[in-house]
Amino acid sequence: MAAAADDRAWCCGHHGICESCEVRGLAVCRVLTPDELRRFAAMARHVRLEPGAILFHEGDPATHVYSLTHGYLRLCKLLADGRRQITGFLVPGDFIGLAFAETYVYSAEALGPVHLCAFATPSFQRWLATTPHLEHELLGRARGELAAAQEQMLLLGRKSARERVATFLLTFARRLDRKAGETVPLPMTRTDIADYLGLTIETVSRTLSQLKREGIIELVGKSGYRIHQPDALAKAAAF
Amino acid sequence: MAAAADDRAWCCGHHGICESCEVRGLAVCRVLTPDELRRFAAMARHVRLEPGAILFHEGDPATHVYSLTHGYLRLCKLLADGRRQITGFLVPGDFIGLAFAETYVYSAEALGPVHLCAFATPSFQRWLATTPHLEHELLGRARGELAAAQEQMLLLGRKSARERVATFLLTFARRLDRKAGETVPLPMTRTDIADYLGLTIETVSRTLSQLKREGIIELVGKSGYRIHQPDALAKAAAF
DNA sequence: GCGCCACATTGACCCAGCTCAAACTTTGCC
DNA sequence: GGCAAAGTTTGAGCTGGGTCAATGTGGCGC
Repeated sequence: MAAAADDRAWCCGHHGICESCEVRGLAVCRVLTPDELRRFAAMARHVRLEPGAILFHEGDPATHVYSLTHGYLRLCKLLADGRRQITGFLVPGDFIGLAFAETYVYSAEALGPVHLCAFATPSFQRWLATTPHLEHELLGRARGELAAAQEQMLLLGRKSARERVATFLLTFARRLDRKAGETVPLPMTRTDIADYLGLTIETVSRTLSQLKREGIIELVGKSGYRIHQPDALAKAAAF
Repeated sequence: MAAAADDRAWCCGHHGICESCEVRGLAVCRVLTPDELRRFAAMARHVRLEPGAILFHEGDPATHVYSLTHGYLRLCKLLADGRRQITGFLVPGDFIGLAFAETYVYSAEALGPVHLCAFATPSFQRWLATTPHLEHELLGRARGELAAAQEQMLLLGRKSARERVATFLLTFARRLDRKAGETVPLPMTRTDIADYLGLTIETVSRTLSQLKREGIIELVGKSGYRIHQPDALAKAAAF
């Protein structure tokens, strides 16, 4: 694991107090009792990533699971010739470790500055075996991710380029709990969006321009947008 | 739920003995102790489906979870205009109930004659809360399904038609534990395969014909195939 | 064992989205 | 604040896989 191997990647101190955590009540640890949380925190190592840093590579032995406390990650799968599919974007509060056991099934890369709590797989597993309500929480999250994966398969298998982009804009805004008219951050590049939607960067760009021209959305710089006509966007998304 | 509402759909008797179950050691109940299994069996209702029968519809309240003991199911998502994405095929031993909570997120339809064990959601949830090793088993299965879903996203987002068909043939054979040269059943139609791979029926047919012409596979009637050149097929699949 | 019907195959043509290319815009660094 | 460098937009033409159409075929009921 690139970042964990580097001591400077470990955060020392001021993020070590769960009570003041940015994602308290959002992350998996929300189900722990104060006593459990204390012991849980003792097990965690705090990690920071620079923008673009790689947390782990697809195929590497899965030494850690993580809880994302700040920033955004992309999860990537690669084919031998370089074609890339992004299988998901992670937002603060998300848990990383539901989809793999022995080896990572995707790479995880920071979209900007990132903070995480890292747990060594063996001790996490041991802890999990004695904490059924945490396992229950993880199963609930796995359920949600599986349902989202089914939705993404529908998008990738059957939706047009316009429908894909519209679906993405709506879903991402909802994920970050932004209402219509509010600015939604877009921490990923057009290339990332393209690799997430199974399109090319040119098609994503053209489609965004089209939705803007129609007054359905507004682009805020290159890394943000506002939804002006949620109904029109939902119609374009073919939900 | 169409089938459960019909009394004749319930199987009476000779499949009610878990000890003689076709998928003993394959289904989720493999982790139960003999005593637990007895109480578990008392909770189960046995269901049979005719070919083509619908077990449940996308969007309906999720009244039951199931364990598939015989036959094959397809899981379908539909868009308003009729476009269909099959998000998975289920084989004996598979559990149905990992991806949804309140409402079904896909429809489940029988590809041929099907037998299942059905569990009412509330009593299953209650039982689950007192059986942590079953929850552990379910989390493990969810892990596997999530990893498979990521793989399918890569296929749908980035693979060519030939790569998709080759991947499907290899993966399905492996799933049924068939070695090269052995006949693999193909219980689904070309339309089902197309809707699973995000292609049209014509493209699936053309691609199968091409792989046959190249001597990589052999088609056994319309509902089976044999892999003659596993290496060539793996190469075509772009793994 | 014949005929029907659903499913599958094959062919000809077309178009949504890809590729290639060039211009534009933002961001960060000296 | 000026200038690269990286990322984005826009345009022009191409192509893989879709659409539409016709023919082939296996399985089942009578």
